[in-house]
Amino acid sequence: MTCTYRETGVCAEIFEPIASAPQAGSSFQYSAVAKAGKQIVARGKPSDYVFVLCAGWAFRYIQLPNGSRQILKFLQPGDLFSPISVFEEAFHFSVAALTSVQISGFARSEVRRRCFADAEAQSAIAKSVVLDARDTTELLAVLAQCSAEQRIAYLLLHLIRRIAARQVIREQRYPFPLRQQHIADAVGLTPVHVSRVLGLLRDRGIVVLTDGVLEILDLPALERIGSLE
Amino acid sequence: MTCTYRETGVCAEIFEPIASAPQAGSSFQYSAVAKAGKQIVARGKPSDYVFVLCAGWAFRYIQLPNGSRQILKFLQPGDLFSPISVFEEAFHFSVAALTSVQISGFARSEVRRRCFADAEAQSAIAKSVVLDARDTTELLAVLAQCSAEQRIAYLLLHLIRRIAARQVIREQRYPFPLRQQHIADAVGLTPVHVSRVLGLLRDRGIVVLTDGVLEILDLPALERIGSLE
DNA sequence: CGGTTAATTGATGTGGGTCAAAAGCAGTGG
DNA sequence: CCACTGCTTTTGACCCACATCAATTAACCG
Repeated sequence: MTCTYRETGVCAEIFEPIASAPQAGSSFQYSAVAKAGKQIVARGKPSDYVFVLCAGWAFRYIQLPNGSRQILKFLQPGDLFSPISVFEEAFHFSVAALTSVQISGFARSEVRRRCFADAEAQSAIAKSVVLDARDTTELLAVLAQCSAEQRIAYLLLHLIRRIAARQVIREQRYPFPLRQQHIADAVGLTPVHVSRVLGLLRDRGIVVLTDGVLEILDLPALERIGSLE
Repeated sequence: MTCTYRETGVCAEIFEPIASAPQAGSSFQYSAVAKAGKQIVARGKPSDYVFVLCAGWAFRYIQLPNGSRQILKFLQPGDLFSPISVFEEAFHFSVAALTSVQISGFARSEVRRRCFADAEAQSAIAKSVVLDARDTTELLAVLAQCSAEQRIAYLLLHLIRRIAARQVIREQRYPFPLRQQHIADAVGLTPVHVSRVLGLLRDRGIVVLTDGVLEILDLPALERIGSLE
């Protein structure tokens, strides 16, 4: 049961060897699947494993006491649930499946051992921690300071870059499994308002989002709205 | 020129030995001061040093192209500017002095070497990376999902916990060098609205913020407003 | 063909922004 | 000792982006 994603960096590099080693079934490593919508890990729950998403989409989030949910990051195949979780015993976030997914778990102790022993693994993890922190920080700034339109544009740009990094895109059409509810939870808006904003972007001929595919008709315009530069 | 803060964990532990070693003046390590309001490091600028705040307050922030500024974290004596910066060549944030400050810089290569060689140093850095990520994540969720009052209460609670961790507090009066502008930039509001909200909290007998000291009159009430639990 | 979930659209409400004026309060310098 | 300047906070009047509530349509599915 090997992961079927293209190698896109850090995680694939580190974990492929373990995953393909003849250890399946041992306590070192295991695989699992989950249906769309299911929660996979719960905030605060201790775990001895570090997880990698092998197929499908998922997302990290935090459930607030007032009932709202903040999506922190959308996970694509090859992503660690969080690079940080290599260093902490309990998750500080929850993860749920966006599509149906396949995941692999690795004993944290083992990952840590490798990370300490092997300079290459260490720097790979470090790199992915850095990228993750950058993304979070940037998102924080955008959510706190930008308009609804800018936030949504930012999210779309961020996601298409990551999608394009792992599959060939034709005619600017991106596979895009998010519901408007997910976009809303990611950028701190209501689904109703997300619908309105996407409607405007569609009317202006910038992006069209229907039925699981996101089509970018005017990338420069989108970047003018949602880029930080 | 030793740092004069109380040891409050990670950073002090790791860096004190280097700082007090007879290396002063070498390219290993250096000290500097800055006046209140001055920018200390600029986003995107490469640097071979990792910085620790030794005295005073500072803050990490990102300047957005639209002119607004998002404060990411307030730094207190003993804090690394960012634990992440141990692993990246260029800052992904800016830092400015809030009060006048004293900082120390350590050659990143050296810190990294220690971090790779020494399990204790490694786990200390890891711990501080984890804490930093948790804070950022939580702040992100609060900013995206909570009301003005909640955001401000959250920030105050977060700060007083950290202040109390490094100095004795009498009668719930905390040294508090932030201007309302800083609060505004940290929680994504305008200074005008921050003033209104603080006014309300004052009228309700919950907190009083004047002239560099924050007095908490009704901690349970503040927690009811600004706690995530 | 009913039943459920997602997206759209309209009407209306409100939290927080914007603009502007005033007031408090250091410093600074004559 | 007082006027002058600059900075921060406060307060008021008004406005708008986004939320809320509610109804309609569209798509899917057993």
